[in-house]
Formats: sequence, structure tokens, C-alpha cells
Amino acid sequence: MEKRRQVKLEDVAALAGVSKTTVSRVLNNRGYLSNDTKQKVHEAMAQLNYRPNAIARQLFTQKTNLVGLVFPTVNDPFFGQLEAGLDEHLYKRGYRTLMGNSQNNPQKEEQYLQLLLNHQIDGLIIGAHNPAMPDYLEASMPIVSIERAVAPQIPVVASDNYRGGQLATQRLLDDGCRHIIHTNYPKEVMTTNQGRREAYEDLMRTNGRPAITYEVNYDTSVEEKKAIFTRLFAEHPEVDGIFADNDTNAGLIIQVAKQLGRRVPADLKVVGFDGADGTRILFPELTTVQQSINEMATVAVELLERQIAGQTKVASVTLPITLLEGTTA
Amino acid sequence: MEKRRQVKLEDVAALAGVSKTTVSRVLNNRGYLSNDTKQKVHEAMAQLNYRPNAIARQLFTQKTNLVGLVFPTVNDPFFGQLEAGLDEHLYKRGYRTLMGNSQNNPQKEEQYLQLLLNHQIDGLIIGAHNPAMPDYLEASMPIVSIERAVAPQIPVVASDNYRGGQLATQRLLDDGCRHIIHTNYPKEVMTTNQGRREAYEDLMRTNGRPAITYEVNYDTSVEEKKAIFTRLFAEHPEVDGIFADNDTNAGLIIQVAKQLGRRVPADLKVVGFDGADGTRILFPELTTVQQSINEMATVAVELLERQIAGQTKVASVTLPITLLEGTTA
DNA sequence: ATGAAAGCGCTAACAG
DNA sequence: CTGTTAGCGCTTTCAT
Repeated sequence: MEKRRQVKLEDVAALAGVSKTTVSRVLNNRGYLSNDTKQKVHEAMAQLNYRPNAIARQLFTQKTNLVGLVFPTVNDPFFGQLEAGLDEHLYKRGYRTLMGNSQNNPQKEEQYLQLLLNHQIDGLIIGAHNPAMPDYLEASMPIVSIERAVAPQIPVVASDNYRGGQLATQRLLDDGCRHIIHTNYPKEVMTTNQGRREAYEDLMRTNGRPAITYEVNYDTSVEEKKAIFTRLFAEHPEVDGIFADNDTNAGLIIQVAKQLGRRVPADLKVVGFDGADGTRILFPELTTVQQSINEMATVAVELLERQIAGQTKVASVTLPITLLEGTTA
Repeated sequence: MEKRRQVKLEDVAALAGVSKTTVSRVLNNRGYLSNDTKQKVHEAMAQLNYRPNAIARQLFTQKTNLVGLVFPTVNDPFFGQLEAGLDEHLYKRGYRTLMGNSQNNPQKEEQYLQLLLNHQIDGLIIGAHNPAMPDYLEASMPIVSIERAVAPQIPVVASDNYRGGQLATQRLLDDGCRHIIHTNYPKEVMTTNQGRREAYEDLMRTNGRPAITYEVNYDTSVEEKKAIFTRLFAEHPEVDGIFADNDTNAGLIIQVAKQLGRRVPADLKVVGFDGADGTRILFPELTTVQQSINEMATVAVELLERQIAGQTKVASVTLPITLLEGTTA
């Protein structure tokens, strides 16, 4: 409790020779005020270099204008672009953004929910793994989920993942691949990514081919991933096509394949998923299914704001995807 | 002011048959309390599902446990990794992270400083372009700058950029390049990136070669950048080496070069800068100067916390860099 | 070991 | 058009 000597409303009022109320009115431009008074107050504020204390205001209004973003990590082309987009839209609507990299840690996710309950944030946009979402939150709090099925009541913004899985798999089949392998999260992870796997499995079955999925999780390190992919090639030397559930995995798979002497696309064709702007710059050759990341951000903020405005039934939204041509498939 | 019917301290006190003070003590585990009372209070809290209102607490303590991060954008391999690292360290020390993507917009940067002054954050880590930093902030507020010379008093965490510029340029010279071009921000942008340019210019002069820098700014769009690099090849067809001031530019340059029929590294050698983890996954072939991004995050949080703890003179820190071997140079 | 009362800085009835 | 008064929910002297 050091600097308890901040300039406050009262000081301004005293200097301007008016009441606190009047200063408050000037500050918020509310009610009728004579120009003369306004003038005096503004002068006093300037002279004292007055800054309103936002915390005090928040205590009264019960609104912090803060929105929490809970995603596994911002250090990723997809989440980076998404969070940057969310921040931009939220900012325009007067909200500041609290960053929460859950690193797939349920405890950290839980803590962000606590922030909600402690009135430190007005809403939450969540894209993290598997938060334990208490019932009383589900019902009453402004929450939007992105690409994750969190709880029945919470609206989800997601790509048409099934369609994306179809596009990717069909592309590999059209390329003449006979042994296509897929990567995805373990089945129990409740993400809409699973739609990509379903489409892959359905399409493989339809074509009378076996469906094989190698499982990789969020918290799998780069080294572990490389080991898994190396194992993939050892266990399935016949593989001639891989549908990776995201571009980062696609990149790693191609690295490993090349190290093992396989040529892409001659020996092995690879299709990724996400198509984030940053990825397109660093690895434009990658054939991938592109999500409308910017639009996901736009829509998510919209859904959140409707809830903050009091709307109770807010529907989920599914966005279209596109196959981006590259040279890896 | 809808839901003004939150459970509060008073309700807990009433139910437990004690005073607000006692409940507060239980809550903060302060002072002497009989186990019996503690018990009762805890039960009451559980029964009412009580959540302390953090805003009210903040009003008293004048501490929000919020730290602002102001960088151009989080949608970038370098800033993404950096901000994820900062968030992780801040989180461990009990701070939440306010994300501020300034997009190189002075107005947005200014607004974040306002947040500071309005007591909504306890400190600031800044890596944005060129904020007008008011004197009264410089002196009294916990601020750390990353890779930006913001103001004399503010400690800077930066890589040894000059050394990095030397390594990159020397590498191209050793490769036998005779016409090396550099990309960087306009000279007036006050970033430590300029050290990379200085080293480049010095080394070129020493070797009796002309130094040519093409300028690219933060807010330059991908299309504009491509146009600039296309112009570079048109104006300097003799170019056989490029030292890009960051990996994204290096990636774009290589894209443009290939489109113009130049082979990398046969016809043109390229060295980048940053070496972020994400870039290494998507574009491992790139020869680049790697910054210790994770360590920058660690150090920055440390310097900030020292300031928050009251230390007044905090020195700047320079971190070592490494040349990462790839196949583009 | 516990409580009463004052106040953090601001806003909004309600008067006038 | 302006002021008085009563809080927002919590913490902390200062008593007892």
C-alpha cells in the first residue's frame, strides 16, 4: 500500500470548486452541465493530471471490459492468427484481451474460469482441451468455444471439419495413393478435429482401404512427435499418403520423411490442415485444407457479445473450408 | 446493473453467525481464529458457493496482478513464442497477461499506457514500435522493453544484434557472395534491429563492397513486401546474397526469387534472423541467426518483477545469438 | 479471538 | 444545472 496519494475525483472537485458528482458528470459526459463548469473541471483535471481509477469504476459497474482467451498456446500459426484476430475485434468493441495459454493444463483452464467467477472478466473465448465446465457457468456466463465441444449450452464456432477431412482424403485418393495414414488427437479429446478423422475413416472404408490413425496430442513435444512419425514409417513402409490434422504435423512428417530418404511428393504425398497465413509464408508448397481463421475470430466475438448483451440462446456456427493447392500432394 | 445479487462476504458472515471481519480473516488466513470459527465460515462459504469479488479487493490493494504485453502482433513466429514465454513466466509468478497487439498503431499503444495509468495493470512489457512514453511513466512505472529502445530509463532486453548481423553477413561473404543486400526497418524506427543493419554496413565497408538496404516496415502487407522484393531483383539483378532481418522476410524473398527463376542456394544465398521454434518446424532449411527467445522472456519477466518489487535502477540485458546452419546459404 | 466502523475511488438516485 | 447521500464488496485499524 505505497502510493496511496493518487489524484482523485475529490481533489479535482476541490480545485474546481464543485462537487464530486459534477466532476463525475463531466468525466462521463452525462447530464446537464454549464459550459462554464465543464471548463473549470477540465482545467482542474488537466492541472492535476487526473486519471480516473478504473478499478473503482469497475467495482460499481461490475464490468471490467476484459475478455479471457483460453487456448493451448499462442505460439502456433493457427492459434496465433486466431488470437490476434480475436484481440482485434474485441478491441474495436471496447474489450481488452486476457491471454491464457493453458498448455493443455486443466488446472490453468480451471483458473481462468475462476477469473470469470471472481468478476475479473466479462466473458471467455475458449479453445482449450477439456476444461471441467461447472454447470452454473454453462448456463449463466458469456462463453464461446472455438473448435471444441465444451458443453451443450456453449455455442461453438468451428470449421466444417468433416468436409475438410473429405477434401484432404479424396485428394490423396485422386492422387493414386493406396496406403493413406492420418494423424489426429486421441479419440477421447473432445475437439471438432475428430470430424477430420471421421471423414477420413468413412472415405477409406468406402474405398475399401484400411484406416490407420496415429495419435498425437497437444502436449506432445516436437521430439516425441518426430519419434512417433519415425515409427509410423517403420511400421508402415508401404505408406504413400498422409493426411495430417494440422500443418505443423505435416511439416514435421515431411522433415522425417526426407530424412528417411523419401521424396515428397514423388514417394509420399502429404496434405495438411489449417492454412494459417504464417504457414503460407514459410511453407507455401504445402497442400492443405484452409480454415477461415479470420472469420472464426469475427464470428466468435459476435457470439460472445450477444451473450454479454443478455441474449440467452446463441447458436453454434460452422464455417466453410477450402483445399489449397501446393506441391506436396 | 443486472445481477446485483451476488453472494458476498456479508451473506457468508450472516450464515456463519460471525462478522464480516472474521470471514475476511478466514479468507486471507490472517490473524488468530479458533478452529471452530474457521470451520463454520468454510461451511457457509461452501454452502453459498461464495466467490470473493476480486475487483473490490483490487480497489483496496491497488494491485490487479495484470501485466500488459504490447507488441505489434502475436501472429508471428518470433512474437508468438516470446509472448507465450512471457505469459508462462508471468503466470507462474501470479500475474495474468493482457495482450495488446498494437499493429504498429501509436494510438493503440497510447491506449495501453492509459490502462497503466488507470491502475488496471501492474506493469508493462513492451516491444512495440514507437510509443510516446510520457515522462511520468518512465520514471515511476514498472516497464521492460524488448528489442526496442523506448526511453533512457527503461531497461531493454535484446539480443546481441550487432553480433548477429556480423555472423549473417560474414557467412554470406564466406559463401563467396559479392553482391549482398539487406532488409530492415526504416532507419528512423527505434528498434535494436538497427544493430543488424549497422553490422552489415560495417562489414560490407570493410570488405570494400556497397551496402544496400531495402526497407520494410511492420505494417507492410505481404503483398507490398512481395512487390518490394520483386523490385529488389529488378533493380539489382546482380544480387547473389541476401541478409533478411527476419525469417518471415527471408521466406518471402525466397518465394519471390523462385518465382523469378532463381535457385536457392545455387544462384542466391539467403540468411534470415530469429530462428523461432515454429519457423524451424515449417522451414528447417533456412539458414538463420537464432535469438534466445525463451531466455528473453525469462529475463524480461525477472526485470519487471524487480521493478514491481521496488528496485529502481534495473540494468538492460543483452543476450547471445547463434548462427543456425541450413541449406539456403 | 472477534467485531464495529471507516474507507479504497467512483457513480447514481434523489433532491432542489 | 448542481449537490447530498448512499453504496459497489472488501480489508483493516482499533477496540474489546
